[in-house]
Amino acid sequence: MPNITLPDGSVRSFDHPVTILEIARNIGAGLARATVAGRVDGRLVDACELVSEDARVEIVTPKDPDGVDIIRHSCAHLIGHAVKQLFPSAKMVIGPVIENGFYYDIWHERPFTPEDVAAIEARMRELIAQEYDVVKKMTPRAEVIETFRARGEDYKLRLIDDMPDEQAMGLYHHQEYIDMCRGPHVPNTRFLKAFKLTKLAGAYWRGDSRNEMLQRIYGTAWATKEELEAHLKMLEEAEKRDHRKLGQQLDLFHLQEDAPGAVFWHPKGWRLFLALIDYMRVRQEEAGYVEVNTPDVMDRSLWETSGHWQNYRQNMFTTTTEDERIFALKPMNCPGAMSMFAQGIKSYRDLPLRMAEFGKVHRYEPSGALHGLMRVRHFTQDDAHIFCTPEQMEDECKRVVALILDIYRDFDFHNVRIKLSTRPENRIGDDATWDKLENALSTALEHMGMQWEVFPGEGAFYGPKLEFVLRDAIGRDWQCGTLQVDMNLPERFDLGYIAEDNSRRRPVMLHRALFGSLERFTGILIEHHAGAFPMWLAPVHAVVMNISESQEEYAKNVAETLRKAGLRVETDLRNEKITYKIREHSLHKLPYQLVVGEKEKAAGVVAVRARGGKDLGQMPLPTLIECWQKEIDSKAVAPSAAPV
RNA sequence: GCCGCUUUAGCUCAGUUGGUAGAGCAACCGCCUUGUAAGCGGUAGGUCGUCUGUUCGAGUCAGACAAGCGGCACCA
Repeated sequence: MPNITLPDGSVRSFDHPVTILEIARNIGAGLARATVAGRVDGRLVDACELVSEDARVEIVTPKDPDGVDIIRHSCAHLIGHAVKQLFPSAKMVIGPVIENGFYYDIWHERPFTPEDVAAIEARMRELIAQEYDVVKKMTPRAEVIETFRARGEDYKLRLIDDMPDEQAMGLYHHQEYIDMCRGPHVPNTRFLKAFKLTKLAGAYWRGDSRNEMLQRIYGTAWATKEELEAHLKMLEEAEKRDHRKLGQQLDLFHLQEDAPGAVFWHPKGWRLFLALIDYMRVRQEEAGYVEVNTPDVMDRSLWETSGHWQNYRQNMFTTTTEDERIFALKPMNCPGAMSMFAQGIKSYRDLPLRMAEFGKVHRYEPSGALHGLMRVRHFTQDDAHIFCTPEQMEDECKRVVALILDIYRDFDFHNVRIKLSTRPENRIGDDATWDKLENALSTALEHMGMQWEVFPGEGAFYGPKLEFVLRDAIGRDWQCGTLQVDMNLPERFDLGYIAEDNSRRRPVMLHRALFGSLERFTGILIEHHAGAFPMWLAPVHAVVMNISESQEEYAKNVAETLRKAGLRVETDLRNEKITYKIREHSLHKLPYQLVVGEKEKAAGVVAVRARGGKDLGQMPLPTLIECWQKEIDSKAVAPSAAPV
């Protein structure tokens, strides 16, 4: 008979097998009422699970992170219950838990409408209000199959086919509705009150675009209504920092129908873009890179050599000349870099050769993939190709990883997800080489003391890769930096260098981008700062505003002095009240606003107002300049006037 | 590319059961000469995403296309 050890170390003995719920009741009625599930020797189980042997048991309540996930999972089942009542012909597919919520994939003869979803949500609330018990029954395989066959749940049957080893499944009975799940689930629908259906979308069966499309209903659920409200509020706030919205409000860029997936950079947005390039140029030069530039449009034969014509054709923009010669806009910079290396004879003394290029690439991305600045068809990579000897490879990987993380720190990104994608099934090169390449990447990470996730089989056919992932305002992840090892292109372009022993050797080639796409990185930056850029990035540092007409000349002189000191300063001499001007520039999130009235003019100073409304009082210009230059330098290099 | 939704003035949005369009802000012109987040008045601005159809008549109904939005798939 079981002795139950509780988290506080106390032991309770029972003379019969007990359920989690009974154990909770034994501890206290309040706890019993809050019991969502249990943890037996660390394993999550349903509240109805019978414990018949000695075990460590924890009671899982909605306060437990696992408890919230169970609530979310049960909300998915509840979608099923409501959908089958409203749309009996629907076939339920799969309803997992995701970050902050859940979804359910459903087959239905016609797509659901937003009204359908509203009806489903309303029905879910009615079912929750009934506070019915959810009953779990472990059911033999044959009976499960019979149950779903009788109910016409074809997809459930297909899922069962995928589990040949399972002899019994957990069936959860929600009144007349039955769902299959490993669980655990809540014992009663009263736990599900803080939920909301959020999105309706299409999704392919088994995630394969060759398969039929199902209806996917997304929802979010929390332990309490307060947490739900807080989450919805957070989403609302996040929407305000959407880079597409801010791009328009701050006059940074626009997109238009004539050029889908292409950016029209306005002066302020371009200033920001250039600030990134200026910064990267300095960092790369310090890191021993040289910068080059290669053509945008090149003959088909080059793309045949690189393999793009065979493998990437459908994503390439092409053009044909009068004499029927076919050219392609470069979708990647690598072939240009290969051609660059192939020029002349390279010696081992030239290696490692770190060759950077701010290359604009053009890819015909599927229309549905386009997304503001994050996913475009024409974008600029801070690309570089590092040619080195096999012996140098590991060290070069370390240098790249160190550089990339250091750069992200300058931009105030500290939570960077790192993915290591390893050898795919279809690949070139022998396993020993792959071992070496994958090792070089993971060793580099280990050396930096980094955490990373391995994605087996997701590498490119020519080599493994590291991906550095940043998160946007509403929690979507975007790959930015990348480091890849390429065994393919040096071979295809027959690259070689003369080694110390006078033999011709094949160089190893690393492909890396730190920002990844300048467009995407700018988008991430806009959201990260909610448009309130730090001084070193701000397109405009400050605006000089006069109170009335008689300070117009003085204001102009102030602006001129500041500009000569290298500051990005504008004037606002409009015949408007100072409050009006302040409001406007505050909405534009300028770091500083300078007010000059009669007093300032007489004293030869300016009144400084910092972003957020803080009044810094009157300052003479030399003091202000020194202050600002310090602020600009504190984060990164001073911007240069270098063109792209 | 696939599923769903959306598209009205520079911006944010109204527009009832089909009867050829409205507001606020911005712009422009005046007045005001202004002290730290919207001073007052006036003027101008739209073939209602594009095309085709139904109708005596279409912003409103139908179809096609395009772009955008939310997902999915894709993302060397």
